Amino acid sequence: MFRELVLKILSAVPAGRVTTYAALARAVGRPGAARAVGNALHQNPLPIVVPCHRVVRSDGFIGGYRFGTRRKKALLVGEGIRIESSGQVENFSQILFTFESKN
DNA sequence: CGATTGACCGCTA
DNA sequence: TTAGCGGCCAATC
Repeated sequence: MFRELVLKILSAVPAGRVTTYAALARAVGRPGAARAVGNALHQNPLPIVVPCHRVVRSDGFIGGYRFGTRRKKALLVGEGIRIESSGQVENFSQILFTFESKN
């Protein structure tokens, strides 16, 4: 259920914005399950259908991607998100989408 | 069933 | 402040 839950919450992230693995982990109730989240997205049963490419690292870097970081970068750019040459997301703190850990 | 990996994170030096 | 290391959670071998 972990994977589906992660994907479900991930679907709440609007285009043009990005979230972090840690943020998703906290959203699912597993603050330290950032790796597990990344792993869940790695399996990604629904490519493209789920905005898995909008998930970046807490450092602001695009992180990795199952189909290649370059592809992920292209998708982000396609949504209006700029990526630094180093792989860092521009205005990361501004476009960062948080789930606000309600409750 | 047990151990290791993995699209990671946060702390310590 | 930057670099290095262990720790965690879940899934896979």
